[in-house]
Amino acid sequence: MFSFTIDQHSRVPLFVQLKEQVLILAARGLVAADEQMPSVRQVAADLGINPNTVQKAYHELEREGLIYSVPGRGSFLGATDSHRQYLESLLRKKLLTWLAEGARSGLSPEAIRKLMHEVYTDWQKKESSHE
Amino acid sequence: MFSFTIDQHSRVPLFVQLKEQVLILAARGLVAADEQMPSVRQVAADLGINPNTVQKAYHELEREGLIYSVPGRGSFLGATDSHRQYLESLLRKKLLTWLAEGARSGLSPEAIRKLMHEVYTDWQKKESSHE
Amino acid sequence: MFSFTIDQHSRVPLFVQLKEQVLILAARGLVAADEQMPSVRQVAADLGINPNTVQKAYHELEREGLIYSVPGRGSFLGATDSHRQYLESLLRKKLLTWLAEGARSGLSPEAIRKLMHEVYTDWQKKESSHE
Amino acid sequence: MFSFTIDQHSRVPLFVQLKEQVLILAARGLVAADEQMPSVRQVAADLGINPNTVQKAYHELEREGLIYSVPGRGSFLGATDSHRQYLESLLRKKLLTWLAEGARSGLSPEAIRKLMHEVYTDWQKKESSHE
DNA sequence: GTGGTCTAGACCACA
DNA sequence: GTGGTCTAGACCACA
Repeated sequence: MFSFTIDQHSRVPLFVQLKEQVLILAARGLVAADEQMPSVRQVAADLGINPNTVQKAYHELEREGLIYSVPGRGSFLGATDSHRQYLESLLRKKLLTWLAEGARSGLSPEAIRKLMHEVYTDWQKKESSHE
Repeated sequence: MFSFTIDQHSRVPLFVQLKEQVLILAARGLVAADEQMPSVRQVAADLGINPNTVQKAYHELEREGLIYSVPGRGSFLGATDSHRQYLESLLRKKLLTWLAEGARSGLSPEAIRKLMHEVYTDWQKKESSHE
Repeated sequence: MFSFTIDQHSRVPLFVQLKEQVLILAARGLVAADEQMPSVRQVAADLGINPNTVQKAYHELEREGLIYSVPGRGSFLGATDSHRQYLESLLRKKLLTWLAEGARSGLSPEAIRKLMHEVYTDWQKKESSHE
Repeated sequence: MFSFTIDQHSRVPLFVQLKEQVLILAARGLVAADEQMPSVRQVAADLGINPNTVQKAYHELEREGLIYSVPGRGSFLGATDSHRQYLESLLRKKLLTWLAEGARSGLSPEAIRKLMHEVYTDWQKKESSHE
């Protein structure tokens, strides 16, 4: 089942938030491949946002091969594997950007490794205590 | 000595690029605390951009306590320690955002750790070969 | 409802006047939290000033956490409590500056207290007669 | 004796800082009426600032009747009583501005009185403990 | 010379 | 429609 939530206060564009939601639901296996997605109008009405915004998200997802639409019937989720791969490639790219920024800041690879380790450990501890 | 370079084609706003340059030069210790910065007009002329854009960058840096400017006298670099701390705190925050995104994507902490390790190793190899 | 008035002849920068107006309207409870603010263009048109000037005011208010703006959607008032606190802390700070100046001028704490009392009484009398 | 100190980091214009110093030294009785003031060049050299800045301060003080200059001989301090009065009138004016701001912020006269009392008490306690 | 304010106006992404 | 970025250029106080 698709249930989207968006954060109206966030600076992240609504259409990006929507795309991310689809991606994540699929990657987590919470929705199955070929499952029908809610219509643009449906989503827009549910979230109280502009249909154009939803359409933009769907369009981009389709262009990226993550969903497909059948004229007259609606939009359907693509293979969920592709979502997982797509998300992972996004994550990789973002981490690479982060590494480059660390290096530009004058940190040595070793210092960066240490920083990563430290932040991860702190985060992981917090995460596990949440559960 | 200050020497700024910007990428006019980048999607990163010019004023953000400028801020980053100041931050990095200071964090790397390439400029000293209380050193006078080139004037708004000077930087604008050197880079062929509008003085307002430079002023915006300087203004934000000042607000963040990283430089200080005295009307009629010029702008001066703040304590370089604060720059290093500021940059590191930015890096930490960005990495935390990345970790959260990984978790939202359905990756387990362990999978995230693996991904980090993998991306880092690849990057590090490439970095060392560059030199 | 927001209705701004500015004094073009005042030495106080327009953007500072605007910031103060928002702050005061909010602190007085004349506008509610999360209420949408008039757009940058709207305010600029109403007051006959440049949109950039309005944007500068909004920008600073946002930085100070008193309003928030979402690109493409508009600007919204933050929690009105924070405005009241912010204004009061500003008033406190200014009064402290005044006290320090009085002391630097060679007045004893007692002389300062007397001066405050005197000025306040005169002012208060005038105020009440206005109504 | 005149010994000026200025804060190069302050946003208060240097010439205003200078004027304030003269005023305060005189009001406190640390310099006597008709005492000769150090020359513009002297002050500028001592403080490492531009002579124009010192001249501007002296000019304004003279215009306001607080010092007088004898062509060919130099500048001299005016009656110290006038300095005390001038300073006090400045303080009054500033406090009135503060009161007006408090009122504009929506505080009742009573609330303002309370705020004054509170800030004063805190300040006074701190002051007396300093000694 | 320096930074600070403001105008007029263009172009962008987003809703 | 909205805010965000940027340019070109004027005028100010201050040093």
